[in-house]
Amino acid sequence: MPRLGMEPIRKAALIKAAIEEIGASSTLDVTVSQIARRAGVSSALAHHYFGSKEEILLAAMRDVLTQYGLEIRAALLGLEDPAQRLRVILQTSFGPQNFRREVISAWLTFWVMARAVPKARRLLTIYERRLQSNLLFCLRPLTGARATELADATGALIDGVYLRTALSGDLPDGEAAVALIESMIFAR
Amino acid sequence: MPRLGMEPIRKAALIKAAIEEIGASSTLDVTVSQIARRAGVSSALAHHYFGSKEEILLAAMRDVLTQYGLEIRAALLGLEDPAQRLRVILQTSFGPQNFRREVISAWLTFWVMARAVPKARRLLTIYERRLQSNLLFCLRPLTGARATELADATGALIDGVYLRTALSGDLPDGEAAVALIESMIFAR
DNA sequence: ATCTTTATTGACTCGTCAATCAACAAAAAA
DNA sequence: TTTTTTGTTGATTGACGAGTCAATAAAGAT
Repeated sequence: MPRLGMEPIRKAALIKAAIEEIGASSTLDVTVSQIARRAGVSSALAHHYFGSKEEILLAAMRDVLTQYGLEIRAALLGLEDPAQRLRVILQTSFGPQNFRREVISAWLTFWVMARAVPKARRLLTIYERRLQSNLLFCLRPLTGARATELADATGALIDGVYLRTALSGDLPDGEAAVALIESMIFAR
Repeated sequence: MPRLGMEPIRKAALIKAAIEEIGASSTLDVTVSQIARRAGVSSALAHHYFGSKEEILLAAMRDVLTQYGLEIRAALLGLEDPAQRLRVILQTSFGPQNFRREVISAWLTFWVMARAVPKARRLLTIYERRLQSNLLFCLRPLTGARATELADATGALIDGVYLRTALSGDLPDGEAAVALIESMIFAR
């Protein structure tokens, strides 16, 4: 049955399957076989295209990050007002595309992975820097000197909300998350 | 060499070793043998006293949580002023006893574990509830109606700071963490 | 029509690790 | 002194899982 040009199709399917499998499994130790089965191929094929389990997970990570980056760039396009931009950043971060059970679980996996795998750490660092820079850009006009600290704290708060959602059984509520964070930034 | 009354000594040593090993290992998958070796005993003995790896980790978790609970209870004793109590909660959470590399790594392990192991989840839930209740008690007089939301957010922020510290290579700075969180709570 | 490239998998290797067991040592109880 | 209880380990079992490989098949190239 081998049609040609399968590689990108299989890779995409495997990445999707990896994220789904991470979301479905309660443990973080998903196996290549599970991922492959979900993608409808053999585990040997997964190794054939990605070389290793680590690379599959990294590819999944890149996919999540890229998706998020594209979405936020598009949403931010043309917006000038800092408060509006901030809201957009939060709404994207907790929007239906990113604040889904599978993706949230994937984040937990990535965090753990980043401790041991330099490539993963690097990806995460890039993402964190970009977020920090985006936040700073919004917060500087709004909060002046405290902006740096606030941007740091906001980043940590976002991670914290993701983490808690990953642990709690109930389904993610993006709107509540955004409200929570905004209420903390704009205290009183 | 068998002196009697070894059980509590061995258990304590194994718990200590487990936490240290989690802190020392970059991956979260520490093995029973590693823990046992660090405690100076065979892996068979670890199984003998704890029954399973899971129980070792749970015992370590209980230890961390108990330690934290005792410390915070002692620090809070007699303090009435809400702002002061809040500061004490934060200073304990990020104090030298709890905000150490090993303990922070242990938290990451516990979070991951709590997704799969009901006993771990239950422990974590108890801890979260207690923290939430403590925070609420301080924040109600300070912030009125927004207290509930703020307590939630503060909990998430604490977790987020722990998480980020677990990922970043550099050594934990408790004072900075407290300052960050207080500055966010008492925004102006 | 043959050769090469791409797609695909079942079977296998190899390592790791949790858990068990049989055995040994010494203290305490009988 | 024998027996039981407590402490302890080396060796083993059994499972699982990442990664490899040889083999098969079809598409395209020569």
